[in-house]
Amino acid sequence: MSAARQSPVPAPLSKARLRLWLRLLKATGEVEAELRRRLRAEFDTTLPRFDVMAALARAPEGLRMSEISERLRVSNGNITGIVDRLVQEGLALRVAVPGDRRAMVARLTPKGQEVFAEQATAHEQWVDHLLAGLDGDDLASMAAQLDRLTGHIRKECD
Amino acid sequence: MSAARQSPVPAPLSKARLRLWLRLLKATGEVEAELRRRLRAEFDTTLPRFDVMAALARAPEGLRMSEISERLRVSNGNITGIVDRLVQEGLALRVAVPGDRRAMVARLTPKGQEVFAEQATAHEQWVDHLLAGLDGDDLASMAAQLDRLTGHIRKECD
DNA sequence: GTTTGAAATTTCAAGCCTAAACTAAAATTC
DNA sequence: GAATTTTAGTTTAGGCTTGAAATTTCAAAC
Repeated sequence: MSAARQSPVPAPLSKARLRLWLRLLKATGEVEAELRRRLRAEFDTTLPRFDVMAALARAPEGLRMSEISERLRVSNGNITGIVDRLVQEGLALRVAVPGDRRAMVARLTPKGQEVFAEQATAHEQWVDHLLAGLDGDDLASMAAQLDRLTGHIRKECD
Repeated sequence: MSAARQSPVPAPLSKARLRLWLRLLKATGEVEAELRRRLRAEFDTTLPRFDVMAALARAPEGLRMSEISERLRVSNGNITGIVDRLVQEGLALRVAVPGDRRAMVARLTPKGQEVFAEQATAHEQWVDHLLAGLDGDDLASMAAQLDRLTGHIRKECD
């Protein structure tokens, strides 16, 4: 009738990991939701569009469709649609690739560059304010932990 | 021409916060993507369906549509569709609420409970393995940091 | 009791997302 | 150089997501 354990403890770490995962999901989701809200409210755009424009902004020569989908880790067909809409709004262009008639390069228009520059500035500030609860030490230790996490996952999932 | 600063440094913290945000997004996204993959591969289901079933599993009496959408923080119309599909698969039921002819309660069927129990066990193990890169100290410090983060956000966004 | 306003849910339009099928154009192999 | 395979991209079907409109019912005020 004592409190002695009958079997090796099944690692409460497992429960702690699940709880941390839920917290991680919650925190990330809240920040992301707020960023989406503001992108919508301030610039009438979306996070996926912003992400594609961010990728294009770093590549003045433009990026092939497949390069965009690799960098953003989303499917190929997805990019087709998002670039369609950017083109339709005059923010991006599709350019044929000289040597390869299968390939297309997407590139920001001057208007697209201008619009993105504004959005990027605001975005950086928003993130700064939203994460203001974390000081320098937090940032450093969390960065290390997240690196451990992603490092482990890469092993876990081959 | 010296390296003297002309103005108060614009806080490199802001850049560090942006970089941390990207890391957070990446780590969370990778874990989430892997969980989705496995839910699909092992149980032919999706994360949203799993989340709804998890909410219902904690409420044997069932939950009103609006209660589900509040707990999961997704829109009302969204839940309609997900519950539709759960019902169609025989995992959940819609029950009329006696006192209020507007309201509906969703509840797991016995089959739904059974199916979910299996999924939940696997899910907990998956998370444990995916987060195995974090030890007890990591979990504790990260939990505290994430709480600071969400605490601050709640103030930031009213 | 009727009107008015609020609440619970569904429906709808639009966008995001994926996996799989499809098309067209290389690149390789024989 | 013709056949095969690979690669780039789009299309399609199905599901998730939201915000806004529409429905039905309830509650409150009158």
